[in-house]
Amino acid sequence: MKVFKIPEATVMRLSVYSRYLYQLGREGVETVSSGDIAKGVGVSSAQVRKDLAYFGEFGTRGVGYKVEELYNHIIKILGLDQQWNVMIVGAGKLGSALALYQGFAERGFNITTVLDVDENIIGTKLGNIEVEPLEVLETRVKERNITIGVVAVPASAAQDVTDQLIKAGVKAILNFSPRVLKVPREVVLRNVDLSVNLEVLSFNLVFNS
Amino acid sequence: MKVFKIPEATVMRLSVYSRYLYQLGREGVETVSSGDIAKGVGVSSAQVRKDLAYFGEFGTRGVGYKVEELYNHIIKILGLDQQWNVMIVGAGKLGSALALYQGFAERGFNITTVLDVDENIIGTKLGNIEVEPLEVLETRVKERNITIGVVAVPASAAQDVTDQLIKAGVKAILNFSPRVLKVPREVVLRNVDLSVNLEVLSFNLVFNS
DNA sequence: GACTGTGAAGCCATTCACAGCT
DNA sequence: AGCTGTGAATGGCTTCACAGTC
Repeated sequence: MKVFKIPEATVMRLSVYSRYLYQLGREGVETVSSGDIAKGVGVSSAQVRKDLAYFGEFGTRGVGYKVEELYNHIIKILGLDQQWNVMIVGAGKLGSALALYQGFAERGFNITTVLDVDENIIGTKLGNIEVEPLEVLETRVKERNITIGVVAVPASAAQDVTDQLIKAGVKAILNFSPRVLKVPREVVLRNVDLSVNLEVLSFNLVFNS
Repeated sequence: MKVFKIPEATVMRLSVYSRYLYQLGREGVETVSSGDIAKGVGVSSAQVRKDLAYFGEFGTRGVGYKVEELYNHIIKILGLDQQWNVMIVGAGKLGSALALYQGFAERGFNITTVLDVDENIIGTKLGNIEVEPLEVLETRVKERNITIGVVAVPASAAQDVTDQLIKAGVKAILNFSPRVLKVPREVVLRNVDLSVNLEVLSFNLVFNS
């Protein structure tokens, strides 16, 4: 039951703070001020404090924040104190890169399953995961308790795959296809459109000159 | 010389509109209203009109927009009416996926060069691009007239690679490493942090329940 | 009648500035 | 003295609503 609405930008920054705090922790730093964090990640110190204030009072006035303690708080806020089981649909270039990407496992995302329709890809191994046919989608979601589905298929197949994921019981979808997906309100959806990023660069190159 | 500041969100949406218009064009649709676009991409019709209004009056009252004409306008606004030469630094999982990704070439991004430091990767082929050693960075940027650099190396190497790219004359950087990069003001920088996206999902899964 | 273009209003996020604590 | 936590002020994006045009 959500009481306050948290800005999405705040959540994204928390994720960034957590990585910076992790790094500080490894360097043996014990205490950090909002100003230090701000400098490290490129935002204002007031922003850091406001972001944290949504979730409680974690610091000590006159001193700052204890690195490890704040890190643990943020990890908990982000839901990274638990494992999430993930299925990737689409084992093309992008899907397989995501499946092999180390960064996810480090943060508690457990990629358990990778599916594809292509006969030539099915049966091949990505790390220690064998690519399986799309037909097992529902079975695997259920038996492997998968909550997050990653859509890495061509635009034309994206909505169909999404519908299947939702029907199977997935609670959240990360969409890498350049297609606007329709999902029920209770399913969490995020879109990552790689082309958009390059195009914003291109725009700025032209516009700021 | 920029006169009005354009919201970044507007630029991102323009990129999305352009793909939707392209699709409409292929389906043979000739005219489209702001309401149609809005429905197709999941925003409000006023938003569509406001976004377009930053750049001129492209529509006809009572009628709407001509699909092809509007598409061409947006392509020009985004700077996609020209070719951009791109270098990818880092040919690991992510770097090679990006190098092989078809979506970029379709939009005028010409990936000319891929570099890495790993002896085992140098010399291998990604499509028809051969991975070259980091040492040729500056030479290639200059001789191939590269304006956009993609940073797909581990966090620890990211700032160093960035500095080299900028020194060589790159004008824009797309950063996939989870590290905040320092660049001079005149260099355009965008960050794509894949973990952040999964973590926002995770947050919402925990928070909305 | 339909739809664009746009000033005005509304809303949300960021920044400011300071009281309060250590 | 230093730094957090936070109400108030600011700034910026989105939505509203309607005049203008076809």
